[in-house]
Amino acid sequence: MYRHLERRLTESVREFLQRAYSLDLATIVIEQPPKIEFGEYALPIAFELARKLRKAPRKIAEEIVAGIGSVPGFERFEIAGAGYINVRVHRAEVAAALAADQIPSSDVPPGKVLVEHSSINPNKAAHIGHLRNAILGDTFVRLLRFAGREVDIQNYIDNTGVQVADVVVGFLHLENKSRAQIEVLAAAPRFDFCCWDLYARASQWYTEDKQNLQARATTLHAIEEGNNETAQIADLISTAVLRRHLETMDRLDIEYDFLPRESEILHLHFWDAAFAKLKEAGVLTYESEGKNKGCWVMRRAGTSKTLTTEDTGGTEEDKLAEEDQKVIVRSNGTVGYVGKDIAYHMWKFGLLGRDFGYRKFYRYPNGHECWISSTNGEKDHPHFGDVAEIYNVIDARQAEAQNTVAESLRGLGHGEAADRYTHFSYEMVALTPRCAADLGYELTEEDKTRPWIEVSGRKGFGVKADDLMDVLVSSARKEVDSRHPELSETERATIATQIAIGALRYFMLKYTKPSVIAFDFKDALSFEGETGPYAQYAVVRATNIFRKGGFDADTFSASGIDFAQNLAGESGNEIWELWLTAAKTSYVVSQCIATAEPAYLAKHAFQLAQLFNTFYHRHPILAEADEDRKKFLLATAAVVRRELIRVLAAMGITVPPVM
RNA sequence: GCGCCCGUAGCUCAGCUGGAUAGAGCGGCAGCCUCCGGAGCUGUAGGUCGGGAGUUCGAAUCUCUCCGGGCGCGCCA
Repeated sequence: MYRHLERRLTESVREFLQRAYSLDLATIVIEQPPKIEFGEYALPIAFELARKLRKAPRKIAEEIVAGIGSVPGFERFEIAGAGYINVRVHRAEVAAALAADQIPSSDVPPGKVLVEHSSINPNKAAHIGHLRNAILGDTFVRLLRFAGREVDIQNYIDNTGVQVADVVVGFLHLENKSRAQIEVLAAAPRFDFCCWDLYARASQWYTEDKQNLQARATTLHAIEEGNNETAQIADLISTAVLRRHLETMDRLDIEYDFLPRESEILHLHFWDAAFAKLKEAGVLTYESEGKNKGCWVMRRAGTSKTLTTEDTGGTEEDKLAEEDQKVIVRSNGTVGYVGKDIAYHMWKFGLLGRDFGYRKFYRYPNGHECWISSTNGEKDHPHFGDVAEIYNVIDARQAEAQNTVAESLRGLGHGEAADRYTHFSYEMVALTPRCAADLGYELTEEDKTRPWIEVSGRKGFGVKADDLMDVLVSSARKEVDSRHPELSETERATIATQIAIGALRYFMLKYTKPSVIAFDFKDALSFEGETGPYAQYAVVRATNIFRKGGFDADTFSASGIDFAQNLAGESGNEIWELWLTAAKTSYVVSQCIATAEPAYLAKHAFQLAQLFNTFYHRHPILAEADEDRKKFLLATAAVVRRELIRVLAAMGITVPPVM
């Protein structure tokens, strides 16, 4: 609603500037006045035009206010200060539309969106860093769907890499396990936890004797080759760990549609198809001398073109400086990780000319089917890939590799695809030195002064996702037990889980992506202040009002309410602010999508909850003697409750019936 | 050395398409249950927006520079 009105305002202003001054501004800045009583929108445009028109800002503001005429939905335009134009909406109209849940239509861009997230190496348990990735990705998916987009969710599985090889080495060389024994272990609950420790041990073992690295090389080679005992054991392990990851993420209501695996990228020869096109387009060049002799290389993303055909008149050949080269194909003919990623992304955009085989892999309790790549798949399967836009939720450390992939698409002549390629970059989750020490990590004096300590899977050092959720659930459970002893065991367990997940998801979303999260149990376990449970509790309070008053919150009718009167004056301002904030949801969602930043949604949820709590405290609704006033207050609670539930749902947070 | 990110209250972070008095949570201090009210509410203290220069009517926000911290830069993935 808010977004809809803003757009209309923008158009009106633009149209007026065109008509009055023959000006066409690229962007018209619209902000919100510092106080609600000044209006809903503020235009600082007169300041911007002052120079251009050689007039005083206030004079321009006067001209705009006098000339813009009436705009539907808006009450009036006022001049404030040195030249601001404050704009007031028709509160009653907006409130009535909001109460009736009228959703203005908005145009949805065509085409499917592909969001890739999680992409955890299937060799050990998921940790808090993976949680941030998955929660960001899943929330972004929900945001896109909220905005009406069709979305495919993919989780890339590197099942043939060194990390899997390391665990295979652990089982075969350190534990001397047979395949049958590993099968038994893999079927046990939380097999991924046992891999977590084994991976750390294997990593340690390599450092004890360089000879041990030979085992890794042999194992990795066998895995890539396929069709042998080692490869089968690797597949057994990685598949079992993958299932565990899906279970872990399902605890958070995070699901996937398709799991493309590196083994199929290899065995279905995606690279060969990509290589041919890359050579043909001249994206890759062969180095016949120097450091990278015998390799196929491409320009490293972000390096400047020192010599281009344009600069030199179109005749001279590009020559890449060695430090600007990124090796894609090694001199032994094998392709590196970036090369495989290029092929995979060509497939995503439907530019490769090859497809995966597909088979069903995992059925969620709600019936949703998750597919996996396969060399020989099932006949009937959904269509994946060939999408209009992609978002890759990958941490900031891989920015350069991501840019290289995008640049390769550009080099292939698919600039449009490259433009619709978004590296959804976020910073890592580390531990506060205090937290690291509590986990048994020995801190050096230097460590103690650091803002954070990085987790290390290789050292087995970090906080596992399932462990964190267990701690959160039991902590929430303690609270629920003491507050609601009358509820059944099952009910209390469900509520505790909802609160725990709400707290976790909110915690991971409240930080903006470029901020490193220095994790500490104290912060993550907080259920007070700016947290998920705070927002959940606001909804529960609203629900309580309706329950105890004998009304149905979902079907509460606002007909007959005199919004104009109730929203007028000083007391009207305070409640109007709540309505206005509730009206902003779709506006915030579109901001989140445009900036690829879900944190704004978390802020919005908190702000709405906070305003509601203040309202709740100030207005004893059920005790209100004036029936019309009471109905208005109830309508306020109903609208805020509805919007808050929606916002939380977009963050993957559900609300318990009681708290 | 090159590239990217960060530096805002005691702590953790918002605010950055330039705009009206720089905000929130936590922590501190002082208060609030006539109940739809305590996973809550109110008040209060707390800031050279890392330093400097520039652009501008106007800079936390843009540019440059310096300082401090982090992360990348491999024929690893």
